Amino acid sequence: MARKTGSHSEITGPRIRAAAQHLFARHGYAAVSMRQIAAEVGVQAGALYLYTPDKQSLLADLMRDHLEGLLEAFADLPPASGPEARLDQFARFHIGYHIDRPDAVFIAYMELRNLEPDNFSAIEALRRRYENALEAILRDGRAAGVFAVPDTKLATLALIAMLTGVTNWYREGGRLGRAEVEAIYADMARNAVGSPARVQHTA
Amino acid sequence: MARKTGSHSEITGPRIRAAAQHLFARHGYAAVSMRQIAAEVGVQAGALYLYTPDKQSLLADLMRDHLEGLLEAFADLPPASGPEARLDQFARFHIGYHIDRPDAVFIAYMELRNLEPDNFSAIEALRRRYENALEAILRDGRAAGVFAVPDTKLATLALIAMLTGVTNWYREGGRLGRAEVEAIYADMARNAVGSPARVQHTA
DNA sequence: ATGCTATCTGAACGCATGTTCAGTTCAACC
DNA sequence: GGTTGAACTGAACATGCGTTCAGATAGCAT
Repeated sequence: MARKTGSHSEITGPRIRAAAQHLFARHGYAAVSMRQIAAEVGVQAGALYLYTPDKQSLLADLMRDHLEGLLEAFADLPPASGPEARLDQFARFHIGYHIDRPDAVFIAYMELRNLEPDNFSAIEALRRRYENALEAILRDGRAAGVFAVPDTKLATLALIAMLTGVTNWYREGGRLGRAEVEAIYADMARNAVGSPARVQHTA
Repeated sequence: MARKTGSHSEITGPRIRAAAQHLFARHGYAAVSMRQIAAEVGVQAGALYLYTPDKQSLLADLMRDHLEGLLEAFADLPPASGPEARLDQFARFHIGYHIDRPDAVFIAYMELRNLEPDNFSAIEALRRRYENALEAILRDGRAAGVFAVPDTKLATLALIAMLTGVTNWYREGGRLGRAEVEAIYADMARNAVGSPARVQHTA
């Protein structure tokens, strides 16, 4: 058999990426075989090579797509004025975007070591662009005297680590709702970078 | 050949664990073969099985040793009085302990998915004990009115994620010294959980 | 009905894997 | 200096890996 009704490149391609993302996140890139991915899609292993040149590209493409999507969504945010509003917007956006994509996030942070050098550089550059966006906010806030951060680079990495950690525990329909989680993390981020006006939306 | 001068179980055993820790952290559990570990130790693959029943136990033992060492070192801290002092102590301890063991930390957080169910439960229980220690501090602080945290569980995980993130970037001899890094993170942690007295040791 | 072509199968390739074990080697003891 | 036994080798095992490719299949156009 081959080519069931309506079966197409446009169907199988995305299903392969989805299966790979799911399995890579669950078991790790190195622990997942092409045959397992193929089985999840309902296809033989050989068929995967019509959609990806090799396993490594499958991983690199997932990571690049995730980070490019992240940067694009961030760029599409409405402009906010003032470092405090911009930080609040960043924190809420980060939580909201990551909460919906735990698999992609996990892969993008954990499988870097399985990328070949060229792919690694490309992915790292994307991540750095995102980090730089936050660092710019912190620098502006420090210059304006509304944030007290001894080191903007350290604070950037600390905040991103704190916010991204939400994917380790948040589950849809759990004890805390999405909006609550966004608000609490945004407040913690605001408070962490310090000084003047202490904010407390949530009680 | 076999048994070079003074070569013993007491030498080879630790060297195997060290090699495994190093390689697992660098490439991931699933991507590292027993032959690679053996080669790093300077031994044939079969010899590893004099020191570990299998690859899985090698991983589980590394993770358990790390978490037990963490809990033990934490328990050995001098008693601190008051939630604010206890949080400061926790944050500085966490940074200090993790900064010296990036490989073990990375494995303990990343390779959970490669543990068989029994090992997973045991390791998870250890991690939870450590998290509970921090959460107790936050609860006491909230009760005393010195911390403002809407949800102590969320705040616990957020702080631990923020602090643990130090292992992703800190390198000995880098731009920032150990004491500086500890102080900055401790301040960020203190500020993140909020309200009354805003602390600012570092400038 | 016939041919075309995108889609997929199924077998094969060389190689690596975790693990076992009979046999070798050498420091230590009598 | 002969014996013992812990420490290790080296080959073998079944199995699985990523990848290739000739051939089968089936939807579409004619």
